[in-house]
Amino acid sequence: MQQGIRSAPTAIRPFRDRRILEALITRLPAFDQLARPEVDELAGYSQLRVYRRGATIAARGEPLPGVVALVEGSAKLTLRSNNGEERIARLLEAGDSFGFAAVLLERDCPVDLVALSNCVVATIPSLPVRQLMGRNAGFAVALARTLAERVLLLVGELEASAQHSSLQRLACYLDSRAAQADGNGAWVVRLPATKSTIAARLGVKKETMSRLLRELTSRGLVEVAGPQIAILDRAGLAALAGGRA
Amino acid sequence: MQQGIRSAPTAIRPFRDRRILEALITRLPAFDQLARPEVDELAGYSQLRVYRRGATIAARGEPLPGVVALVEGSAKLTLRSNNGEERIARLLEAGDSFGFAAVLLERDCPVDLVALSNCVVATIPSLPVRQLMGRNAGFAVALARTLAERVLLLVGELEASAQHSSLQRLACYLDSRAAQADGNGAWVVRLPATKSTIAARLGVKKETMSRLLRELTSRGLVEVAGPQIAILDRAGLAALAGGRA
DNA sequence: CGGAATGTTGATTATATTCAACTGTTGTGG
DNA sequence: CCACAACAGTTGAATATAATCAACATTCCG
Repeated sequence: MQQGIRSAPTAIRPFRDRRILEALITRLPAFDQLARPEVDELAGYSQLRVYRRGATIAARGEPLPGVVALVEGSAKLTLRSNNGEERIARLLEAGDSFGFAAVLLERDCPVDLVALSNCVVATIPSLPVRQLMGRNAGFAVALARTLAERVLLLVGELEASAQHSSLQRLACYLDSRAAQADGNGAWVVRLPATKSTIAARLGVKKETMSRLLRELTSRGLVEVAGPQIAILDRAGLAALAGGRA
Repeated sequence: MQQGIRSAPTAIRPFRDRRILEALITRLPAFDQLARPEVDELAGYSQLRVYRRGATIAARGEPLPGVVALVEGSAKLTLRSNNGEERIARLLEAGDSFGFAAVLLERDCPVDLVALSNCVVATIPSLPVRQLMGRNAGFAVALARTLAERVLLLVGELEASAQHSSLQRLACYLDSRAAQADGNGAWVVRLPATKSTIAARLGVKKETMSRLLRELTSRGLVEVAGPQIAILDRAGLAALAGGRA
């Protein structure tokens, strides 16, 4: 789908920057409560890599070398339906991580992880993570909680994907991402990716996405200006979304 | 469908049967590796209740008293989309459990749990489970693994619900539940609930379900006899499903 | 037996996809 | 810095897919 980056370096050579790695790890869910020496140890095993836009960071069906975290840039987790269609399970931004479940169970990667922009990616290898969990009960509990969070999020996703109207799904999505503009109290949404990508996240085609945004606009609920969306009627949008948080 | 509890009392009074509870708990994922005294302790806190078909065992949005497990009967976890529609997230049968994620995070129940037949339900209260996790690292790890399993299953669900053709979804579902008939080597599927219920699990209406089964039949892939489905062409069915396990 | 739940079938309709053509935007190499 | 290619987004018409509505058949239990 995307390429066109003509001269990617042939080899993406991994490197290690303890400052970056330690800062990243201490901010990662489940890892954020580890003591210094444990963070240092993990950082010593971890690697950083640079990927260009469109590059595959981890491929579905292949072993996952470890927990993956984004230092910079953004990426998508894609599920491929059995046709050529792609559906996005999750969008990752700087600070987000992926792979806990597969690493813990030593399973192959369940999705494709593809860079949406040039990005810097950290890999915390599986073995040290699993070993740490074995000897640090607090970490095991934190990991369990992180996984429990993800379970509830996924159930929410499943629920969202069940509500048949794509307009409702979009309204729900926009409502969930609404944030206050800094100055005044107006609500705005910053889309974390292109509209086409968001469309795939919501399970619709880009053409449909375009029509849906137009529909919301014509109802006076939002105002679209390129990647910025102003919410004109938050209550109306929430009502359309169906009263979920 | 299945029953055996003949005359459920008007009031559902909880009771405790250590034999039943201990046998159940030692078979539950994550709990299955606990030592005897720990199982006994949990059993001492746990309760059994009888529910009639159609009764709500746990309601969405309300606090969940603990991990719920089915001793007998079957139940459905339903997501309600914002119209009146219901989508089934999971079907539970005897031995299945539910609620780890919500219990661990002390969150409200994310779904409705409704009895599909009269059933006997065990509740293992939240607090003892959380405390046990705090002092037994092995249990915490086992719980994390159980949750990781669920994460991967849910990703699979999301993936399945993304593939647009309902015929593919049904083929995939039947393929995943295929089992060898005892005598000969023929493949059969025993539906764990009524066709209407399975339809809701697959995200289609019962009318569509009926037509889909007819379509598979006319293609010579299956043969439907009430609740029993014989798979005549496993390879063909798998090909239709899209080559997933 | 009788009533309720379950399942089937046909006709019609809503919803989103597909196909196709076109415009706008962006980043890069010349 | 401009020109161009690749990407991103828009719009319209035709089409596919499953939902809905309505009527009827069947099965299961009490």
